[in-house]
This record gives sequence, structure tokens and C-alpha cells, in this order.
Amino acid sequence: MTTINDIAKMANVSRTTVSRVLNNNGYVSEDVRKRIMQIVEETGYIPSLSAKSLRTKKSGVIGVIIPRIDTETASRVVSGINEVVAKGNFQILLTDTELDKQKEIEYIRLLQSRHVDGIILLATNVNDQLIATIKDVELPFISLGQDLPGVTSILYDDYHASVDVTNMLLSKGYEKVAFIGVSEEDPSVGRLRKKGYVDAMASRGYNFDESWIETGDFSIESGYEAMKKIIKNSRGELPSAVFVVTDRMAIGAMEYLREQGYRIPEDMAVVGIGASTMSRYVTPSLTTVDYFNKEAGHRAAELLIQQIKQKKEAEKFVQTYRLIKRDSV
Amino acid sequence: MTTINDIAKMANVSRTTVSRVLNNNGYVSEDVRKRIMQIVEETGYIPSLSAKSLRTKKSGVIGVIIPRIDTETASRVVSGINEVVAKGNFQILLTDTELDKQKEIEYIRLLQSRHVDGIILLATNVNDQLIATIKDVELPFISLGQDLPGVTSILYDDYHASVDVTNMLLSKGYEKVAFIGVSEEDPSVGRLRKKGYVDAMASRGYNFDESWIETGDFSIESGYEAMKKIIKNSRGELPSAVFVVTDRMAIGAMEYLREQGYRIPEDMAVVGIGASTMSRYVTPSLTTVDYFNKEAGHRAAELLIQQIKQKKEAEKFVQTYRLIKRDSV
DNA sequence: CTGAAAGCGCTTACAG
DNA sequence: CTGAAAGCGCTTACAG
Repeated sequence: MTTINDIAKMANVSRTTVSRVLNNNGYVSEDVRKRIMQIVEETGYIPSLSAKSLRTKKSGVIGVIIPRIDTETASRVVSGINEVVAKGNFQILLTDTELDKQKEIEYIRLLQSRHVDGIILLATNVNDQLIATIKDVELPFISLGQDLPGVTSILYDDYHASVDVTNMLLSKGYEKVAFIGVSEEDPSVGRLRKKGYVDAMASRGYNFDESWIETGDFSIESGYEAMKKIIKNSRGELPSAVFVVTDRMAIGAMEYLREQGYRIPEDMAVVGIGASTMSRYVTPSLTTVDYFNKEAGHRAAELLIQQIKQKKEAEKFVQTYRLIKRDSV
Repeated sequence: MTTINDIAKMANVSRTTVSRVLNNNGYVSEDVRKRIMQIVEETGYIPSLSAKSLRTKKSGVIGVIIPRIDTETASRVVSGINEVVAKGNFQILLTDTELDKQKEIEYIRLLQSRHVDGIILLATNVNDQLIATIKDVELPFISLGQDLPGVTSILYDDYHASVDVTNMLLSKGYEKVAFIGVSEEDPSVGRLRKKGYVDAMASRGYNFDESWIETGDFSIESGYEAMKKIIKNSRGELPSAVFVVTDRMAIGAMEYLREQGYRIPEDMAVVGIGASTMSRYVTPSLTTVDYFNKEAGHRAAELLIQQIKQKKEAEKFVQTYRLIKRDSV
């Protein structure tokens, strides 16, 4: 491999000078600059960023921790992050926890040892060990989607989105609204979205049966199963609508309803969250909430880069959302 | 930041010894090992992989170049790659060309400068500059989805899949098969899939009108537009089926057909390629071809890791595929 | 079983 | 405008 020393020798200068032209800083005579650039071209010399990073303490890499990359939400976010970091000449070191909580923690440590310049975490849960681990991180750190104490967090407005969805359903005359959520270990998707539903129902004075509430695990199949349980358990008192906290589970629920011959929305209205591509092309098209995941990714990346340039206090940002009304309601 | 020297001092040993216990090689007395591990725990010391990598010439990072991460195919592949590299304690440095050909080349160089241990490229086109760039790469290199000369390539069986789809349509009595492809700059998706269609039609003695062939750009909208053009241009001679080379474009085509009141498959059968999640939940469900993207990712990662351990000759692997028959035919 | 020394490929004061 | 020297944090023969 050719190194800076080889180039220096070939150009008859010191490696200091080569470094200067490569990084474009400090004075170098036009002559020398040209000579060096020539040689760099000819040899196809590629400087070692490991060495540079060891020396400068900056790697130009930002670490991203996601729960699963093969998910529309995550891939949109990563795409958004990438768009802005690429402009700043950063690359993404991607780690995928495959939904394993323990790995969130492992990867935080790993990314530090890899000397990334900053970390963006898409957490699926919040626990003491995670919080403790993050507290020790001295790098710029952004949490996306979960509110992590002491950490700059970009949040979706889960509570209000959920209230809005429920109210919308109620206003349209669907009084018996069922709910399919996820585990409350996930504060954002599990707890807040459920709380929005519960509060909206209560504040409007509507009762709901416990049998109308089921829990899935984000998969399409779990939405299908949850819907099945709701139908089975609600003898007599069939709900007239179901609010599902993710589009994928909503699609599963629709699948079950279709199989059983229920008409959507006449017999049962369905709403999801996520504005997945699928939500638009399914029949009937699914009413859902757009969380602007890509923009959230942009935001996260911008904030991280800002923090890399200049350390800041932890702040909280709440993203906007938009209800998309379609044919399933 | 605490370094290996700090640990050494605190433990009253040389950094050589610390290195030995950290890497678990060479003899170290049980006593000393324990003492060191203690201190490592207490201080939360995290070794610098940049330094290690500079010294050992191995980074434990593999570079992945994709055309767009927010695409089901790409995210499945990346997920597959990640599953196997993570087991080998590698991480992925992700670069997204955003469909810019020039960036494929830039990123190949960039990844080299970052001292990745190997590169997996998902190319969308094949040109001389790209081939020339790759030839100079001394790292283990795998191409996924395009046949790159001199490079180990994992290929989908585009030609035969395409022949099979066309024959299936023909056998079912759809004699007038239209085709929506992509630019032939993309040898796999553009050229081979089209060739399969053309050859199958010809070898069975079916004629097809040039107006039945349109080109899209992978987007749903482009499928919609292509379908519209086919319908508009084929006055009188309306095709009875359309073979679309990607699911997304097929969904777009279906959308147009539905809007115009054509029944699928009675008035027009539709087939895609990709086995996207959407293809299954759209109405009618879309007949498509499963390319097993995740498995392709596994394969790519396995081969790359093999090559990292031991340099090998370039080989070509053709993945299997499966026709999934559903309601759109 | 343990340590001193060299070196990986860079950058950056410092001096001229 | 240019260079010699130190140092970033590790690992690895080599010697004992």
C-alpha cells in the first residue's frame, strides 16, 4: 500500500507538506502542490482514515442503532439521516439490534470504541441500564422516537396523534372503538399511543370494554391475531372501529376482517399509524398518520452534526404529524 | 479518555500485558489477568479500534454500497448481510448512492480509505469506469445483483425468471403479453429481464407489438404512467396481460387499471417481480417472483467473510427464485 | 509469564 | 513556504 511517506519521497518533499496539500491547509507553493497532486493521481494513493482518525480524534463516521433495518419506518429514517450526513462527508456505521434490548447497550459501547463522532439511537424501550449506559457516553448523542432523560431527543407526537385519531373516529360516529397496541415496555408506541386512546375515549365519556384492547408485536400476523381475539371475545358488543398503532398490524387486522366477511369500513373502520406505502395501495386504502420519518431522520442528523461541532445542552423536539384520511374509515 | 497506558499504570504492568489479556492471547498469570479485568471494569475502559485497526490492518468493518436504503429489496439485503456479519463481529459501514452512478465509484474509494475489510456492492449499472475502479481494489469485493467481470458476483436468475413468468402467462392463455421494464443501462433488471420476455414470446411464436413495451424508473408512479401509455398506444390491440419487472411498478400499473375500470385479471393480468410485502396485501394479490433477497444478503456476507480470511478466485453464483402465483393472474 | 521497543500512517505545533 | 520531531493508542516480534 502506498502511504504518505511514499508520496513524500516521490515528490521530494516531507510528508508534512504532502499532508498540507491533501488537507488544503497551510501554505504550499503552487509548484509543489501540482507536483504532489500529480503523483497522488498517478499512484492512486488513498490516505488512511484510520491513521488520520487516530491522530485527530475525529472519524467522520456516525453510528446509528436501529431495531430492524428491514422495516419501512427504520429504512426511511436511515435514508433521511444519510441524506444529511453524506452532505457533511460523514458515513453511517449501521448496527441493527434485531430487537434485542441487550444489543442496544452493547452497540453503544461498540460505537464508542470505533470512535464514531456521534450516535443516533432508535430505541424500542427505555430501561435503567440503557439510561445508565448512555449517561457515560461522552459523544454527541441523539435519541429518535423515545424520550431519553438527559439526552437530546426527537419525538413523534404519539400522544396527540393518538388522541386525534380516536376523536376523529368518535366524531364520525364510531362510538365503539377497539384498540390494538404493543407492549408498554415501549414508552412511545406502547404507552403513549394507548394513553391517547384511553384519554380521548374517557374525556368524551365513552366506555370501552377491556376485551376491545389487544396487543401485538409489530408484525402483520400479530395484527391479524389481535383482531381475531377482539372479534372472538366481544360477544354481542362488537366494536365498530379499530385503532391500530402501526400500519403493519392494521393491515393484518384488515386481512382478518376481510377473511371473515366484514366490510371495511361499513362493519368496522380501521386506522393505522405510519403512512406506509402499503397503506395507500391496500383496498380499501388505509386511514393513517404520517409521522414524516425521513424528516425526523434529517432533523436527527442535523442536530447531531451541530452537536459534533459544538457541544450543547440536551433538548427535546417534537415532530409534527398529519392525519391522512382514506377509505378505511 | 482512558487508554491502555492508563490501565497499565493502574495495574502496575506494561501495556503489553494489558493488550494480552484484552485480546486473550499469550500467557498471562491468573492473578494479573484478574487485576487487569477489574480495573477495566471499574474504569469502563473502551479500547480504541482506530488504533488497533491502524496497527493490525484489519478494521472489522465491511462496506456496503446500495442504490437506496428506503427500498424493500435493499433493506432486506442489508438485513441479510447484517445478520451474518454481526455474528462474525463485523459492522456495516453503509453508503447510499441515491441512484447516482458517480457515487458508486466515489464510495468504493472512500471505503478503501476507511480501511474496511471488504466491500459488497449492489450496483444498478455496469460501465467501464466502474469496472476499472473495481479492478484496482485490492480488498475482498462482492457484487450482488449484477455480473461484474473479474469480481465474485451473486446473481439473481433474471433471465430464467423472466422466461418463466412469460411462459406461465402464455400457458394460461394470455397471448398478448405487454411488458414494463427499466433502462437497459441496468444489465440485470433492464436487459436480462427484457430478454427473457422477448425470447419466451418469440420461441413460442407469439408476436408482440412494440407499443406494448414501456419503460419505468422503478417508482410506483412510473409503473402507473407506463401502463397508461400502453393502454393509450395500443388502439384496438389491447394486451391481455402485463409483465412488470418490479413489484412497485406493477402496483402502479394496477392502480391505473383500477382507476380506468379494468378488472384484474379478467381484463388484464398483472405480474411483478420481488415478492414485496405489498404484493401480498394488495387487491387482487399480485403474482410475483420471490428472489430471496435476504438469503442473497446472507450469501454475499458469507462469501465476503470467507474471502477476508482467505483470498480466492472470482466466482459467480446464481440464486434460486420462486414464482408465487396469486390472484392477479 | 512479562516488558521495552519499534512501528502502523497520519497531523500539528514549532522552528526556520 | 517547508521540514524534523513528537505523538495519537494500539500490537507484536524479540528478549529475558
